[in-house]
Amino acid sequence: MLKLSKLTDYAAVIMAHIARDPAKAQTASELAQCVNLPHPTVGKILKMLAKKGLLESRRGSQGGYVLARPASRISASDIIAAIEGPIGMTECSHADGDCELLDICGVADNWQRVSQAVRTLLDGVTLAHLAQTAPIKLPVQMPIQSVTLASGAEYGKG
Amino acid sequence: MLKLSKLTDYAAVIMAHIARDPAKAQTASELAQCVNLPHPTVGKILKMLAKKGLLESRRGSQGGYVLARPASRISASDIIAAIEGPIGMTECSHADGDCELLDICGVADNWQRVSQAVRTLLDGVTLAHLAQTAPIKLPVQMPIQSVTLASGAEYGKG
DNA sequence: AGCAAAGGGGACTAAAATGGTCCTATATGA
DNA sequence: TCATATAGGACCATTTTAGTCCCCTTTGCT
Repeated sequence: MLKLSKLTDYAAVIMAHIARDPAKAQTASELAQCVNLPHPTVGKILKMLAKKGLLESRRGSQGGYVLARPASRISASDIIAAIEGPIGMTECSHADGDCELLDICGVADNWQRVSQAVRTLLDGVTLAHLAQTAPIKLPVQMPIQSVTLASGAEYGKG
Repeated sequence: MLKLSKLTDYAAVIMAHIARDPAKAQTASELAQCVNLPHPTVGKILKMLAKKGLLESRRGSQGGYVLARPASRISASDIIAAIEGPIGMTECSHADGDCELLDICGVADNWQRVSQAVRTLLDGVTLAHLAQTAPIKLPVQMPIQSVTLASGAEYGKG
């Protein structure tokens, strides 16, 4: 289903929550309550986000989490990558493939391009967009449709 | 990692293989050999693809599978949806959400738009594209980047 | 100084999704 | 009528994911 994991989903919600009150350092407990999720789980997610440099943490009493940079400079792909690792549609989308099928499969290259396009799309969506209540507008239908038809031969036409 | 499942990955490879010789009905065994995967697995995938109307099957001797329509009219999202179900980034991306967090989460709407954009992107990639050996070109970076900035307020800027 | 409130890190368990196999039934052509 | 295919579904093993818990360190307050 090309779905985000639940944790990633939660992460987005949590980040959005923090982004809506960026001045205040918020604790794991507070956030857990606001978002209605168990404290340990929220804590785990916050740790991951902090480790990847999306949040800054303050320890000790009066501590909590703050955005490490403005919401407009944190992208959806940042958040996804923080929880799930690098974004790629297939196994061979990133690393130098240890995929034994590479010779046979014949689609690897093209999947990589598609992955790149998805990544770029997600780079363009910021936390600021996600956090705003008004729906964001992504009128990308036309440009993409036309653009993907760029290259040569078509098989099995007609 | 926003990854396709292995089965979906295989499905793409298999479909591409069929698309490269569209006239001939190919059996599960043949394809399994070509693609170097176990027969039962390939069989399972072919069944799924046929059930969703992407392939047509002929039973009995001399049987096998053929594309149900030209490769240029089968999209990447068709293939993905056939194996994994509807494409959506989050649980609530498609159905009328039974997500209890909907009130709290505040990002559902926006994720749905992002999902839609990804879906559109994948609609634009055809099996014909995937099957061709030459890499497809997806110069979508610019249009998307600029377009996602469409709407109003930005949080936490500066 | 000491205490309480926070996060850091990692081990562990339970549950769910995934991948893969197998069996029986049905259709088809020689 | 037999060999060759797919159709459909039950089944199991493995991996991934989600969630919990424990002990440690840091920090502010009294």
